[in-house]
Amino acid sequence: MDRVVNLAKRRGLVFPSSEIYGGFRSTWDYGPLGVLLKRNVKEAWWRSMVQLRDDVVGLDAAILMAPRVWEASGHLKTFTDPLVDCRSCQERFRADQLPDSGACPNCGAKGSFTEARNFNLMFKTFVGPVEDDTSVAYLRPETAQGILVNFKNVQTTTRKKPPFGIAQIGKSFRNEITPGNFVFRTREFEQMEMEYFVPPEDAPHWYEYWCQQRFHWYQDLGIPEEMLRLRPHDPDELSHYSVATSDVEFDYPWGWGELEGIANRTDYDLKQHSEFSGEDLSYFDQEGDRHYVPYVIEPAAGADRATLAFLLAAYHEDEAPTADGKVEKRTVLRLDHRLAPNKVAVLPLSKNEKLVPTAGEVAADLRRHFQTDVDVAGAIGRRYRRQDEVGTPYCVTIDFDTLDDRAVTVRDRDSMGQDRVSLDRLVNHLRELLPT
RNA sequence: GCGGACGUAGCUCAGUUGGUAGAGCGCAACCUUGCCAAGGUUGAUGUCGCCGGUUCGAGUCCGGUCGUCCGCUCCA
Repeated sequence: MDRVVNLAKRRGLVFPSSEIYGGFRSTWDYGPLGVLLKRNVKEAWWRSMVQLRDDVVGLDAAILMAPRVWEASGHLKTFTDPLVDCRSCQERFRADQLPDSGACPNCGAKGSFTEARNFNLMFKTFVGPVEDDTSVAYLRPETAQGILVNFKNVQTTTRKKPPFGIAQIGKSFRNEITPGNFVFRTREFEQMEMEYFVPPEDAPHWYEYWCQQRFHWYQDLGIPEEMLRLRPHDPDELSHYSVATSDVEFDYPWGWGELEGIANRTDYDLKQHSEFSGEDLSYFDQEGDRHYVPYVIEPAAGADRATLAFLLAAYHEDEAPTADGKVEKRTVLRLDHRLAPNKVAVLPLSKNEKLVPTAGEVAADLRRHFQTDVDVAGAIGRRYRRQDEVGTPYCVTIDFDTLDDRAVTVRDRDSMGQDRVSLDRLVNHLRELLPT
């Protein structure tokens, strides 16, 4: 973990936010390489969930929503836990879980609790110039509600019939009491959520389907099976809206932790929104000649957590030969090619007045197709290692022969093998090596 | 929010009983080499996390604050 965090800082993947002011707790900024990596994670998700399916469409809903949404969804109530502190031992407890005797579960002292205080996990703000009770609004604690309140809009405009889904990627905010573990738990984070609307009787089937689908998505993008598990929630873990939830968990350095939750949210949300808004949110099933409120199966993933997991799984230290025949340690990110920040780096063999401009021309050509880096300074071996360290799958090396034969060396990150490829064929050659 | 540890160059760290900051790696330029961290020469970078106090003098002592990590508490 330390090495990955160190690499992230050193190579500009992730920086502490507001660093020149001493930082700001729980906030991180993605640097030049980090933003490419995270975008690739989100694009891979979108491709798998929206582009490649005819039963899912996309949405981008606002972060600020009518406050009544959060009353209807139950978040205003259940996101608020009354907590008390023990004056004797300073421990904190939920007020509704204290023993009747009034004794502190930790130190045994009696009657030493502070007044119960409410801790709301939703960020509150004010809309408009006046800060009063009527102008209170909340930053959304999940993107799901933006989808759920648009169920009717999307269904009628796309003419989709259940089973169908609405997918969204966007920021959510939770005032977590204890953030930590790098970007694993932060108060501002990005979710990749999809709400899949199904006939009630089919909900168990689709719940199982999405659990499997989502588990395999991480595998397909390079996380080894032994670092993943699917863990069903115990009944007392379930959230207020769910009858069944499973987490896709990753074996983080500090233990198993959540990547994504797949929940059967039943018809809870749509019914709540029907009741609070007065809109009928049922669906008319023409073939079955019946109205029903769809059940919702929700795979909800964290983009930051996924990015961290892919980084951790990709981090390797192996060995590479040196010029004098010895073997040295090398750091390499074995990222799936679809996730790698840069797809290709163009490297002139040396900082030569003919090689450097040629490298520039080749890079300009490649950039139209792939995210391309150029590095001209220093020994070629060192530049290969620098690219390995940030997971660039291929290096294109311009040497003195290139000037005559119009061919370049394509060097592979994982095998360190080399191919000679004509410049005319280079784009197509790389296209074959770099699937979307 | 509570308890503990920590915060010095981009990174990892050293800084002796308070006397105006160092190393390795990295980075930049040039030479050499010319396909896997090579060598040489030269060079840049720190208000020692921030604010305040004690002192003739603070990286070093004291207080506060911000941040990181660990353990609690919490995590729809």
